[in-house]
Amino acid sequence: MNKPDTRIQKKNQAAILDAGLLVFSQFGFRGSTLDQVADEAGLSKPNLLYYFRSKEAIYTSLLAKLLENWLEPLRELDPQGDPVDELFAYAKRKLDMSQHFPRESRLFANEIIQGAPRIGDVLHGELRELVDEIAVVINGWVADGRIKDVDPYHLIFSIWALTQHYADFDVQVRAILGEVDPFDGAEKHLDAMLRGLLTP
Amino acid sequence: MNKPDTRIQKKNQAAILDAGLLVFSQFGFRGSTLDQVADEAGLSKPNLLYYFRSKEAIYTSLLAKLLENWLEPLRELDPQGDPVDELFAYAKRKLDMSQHFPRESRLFANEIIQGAPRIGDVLHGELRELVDEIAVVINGWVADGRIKDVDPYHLIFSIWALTQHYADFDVQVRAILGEVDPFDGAEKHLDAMLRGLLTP
DNA sequence: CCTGCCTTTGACCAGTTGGTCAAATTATTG
DNA sequence: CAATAATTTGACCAACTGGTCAAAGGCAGG
Repeated sequence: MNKPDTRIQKKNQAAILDAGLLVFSQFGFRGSTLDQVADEAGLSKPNLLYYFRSKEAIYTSLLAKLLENWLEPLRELDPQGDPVDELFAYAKRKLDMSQHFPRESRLFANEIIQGAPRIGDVLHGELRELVDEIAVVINGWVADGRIKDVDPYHLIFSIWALTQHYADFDVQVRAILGEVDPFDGAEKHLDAMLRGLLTP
Repeated sequence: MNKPDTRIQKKNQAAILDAGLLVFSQFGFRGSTLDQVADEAGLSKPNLLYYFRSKEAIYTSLLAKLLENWLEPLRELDPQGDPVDELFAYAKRKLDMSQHFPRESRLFANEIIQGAPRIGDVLHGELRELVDEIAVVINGWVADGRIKDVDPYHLIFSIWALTQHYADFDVQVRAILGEVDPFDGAEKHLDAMLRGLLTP
């Protein structure tokens, strides 16, 4: 029977996770140091380790929290809804996440680029099953002639790619756009791409 | 007057750069160690540093070489050609690079995600200018009614996103596709997306 | 074989890393 | 307010980090 967290525990754990998100999302696990995280959190290093067993514990805690939110938008896709609307709504949800949670997106990107050593099983398990389910739905839409003939897997990949790009490659995007806000034009472009691809 | 590299120099420099590419593309600059690179290259650490001044020198040497090849496909786009063909050909070139040079793609992705500390000036300079030029061309095509009304910048972003995704998120893509080769379906899907978006 | 240069290495160094620990400080509670 | 529990810290450690250096080994041309 675990005692509930005290006010101070909640505050510090949140500060550590927030700092860890910032640091790990920028440098990856191996490129980040506990001192960086501690500084960012406004705590001493030993104090960090009072709340988390190890550097690894902070990181995996972040990853676990992230994966929940990461798969959720896909689960919300409604097989009963209008195909194009549903797929665009899903893309829009992902785009919003890139806009409002870019650090989470980059943390995920770092983990994947580095070979997903800690979440490989999730990719091969939960994620794959979920995508397989959605692929069945999309294939159904194709068979019914409600959308053009597309490969459901590559369709999903393209939605991921198009939306996450704005978070992960934020620096590059802004370097090219200058003062223009990337997310102003992104949604309209995304809508045009999906409608052009899907509308029969 | 620099003496030309000896056979042994060429061999070892190539081995170091190859090893560096592998290691840095996986762990990023800060997450990689000289020992890792040395092991991978089959050399001792002091021997590495006989050929390259520092860890940084290996990394920047890789980045410089990469940037050349990175911008080239965009330069090859022919303003006189058929708009849809030209844009798809460009996308195809990028997709081929993802297939055949995934480590280069991941090295670049790592650098960008981490805020592009070493190539920020290239992004704001050379890259931005080049993209601006192409944007003028694309806007011309739009004005002539040869392609649908699209934002040239987001069009280019989407080509980058769609193609690089297959290299950078390779692990995730393969986890979902299983035995299927990602690049089999990718080209067809990319073609469908661009034609759906661009064909008037 | 010998001379001079290129290459390789083992030993080493100072700074950083993740992590420990006992002691000190600060809440909380009876 | 006293006692107990929770929190914070400074000192410390062993392993690892990027990098140096003098000495040794190898290899060419004469």
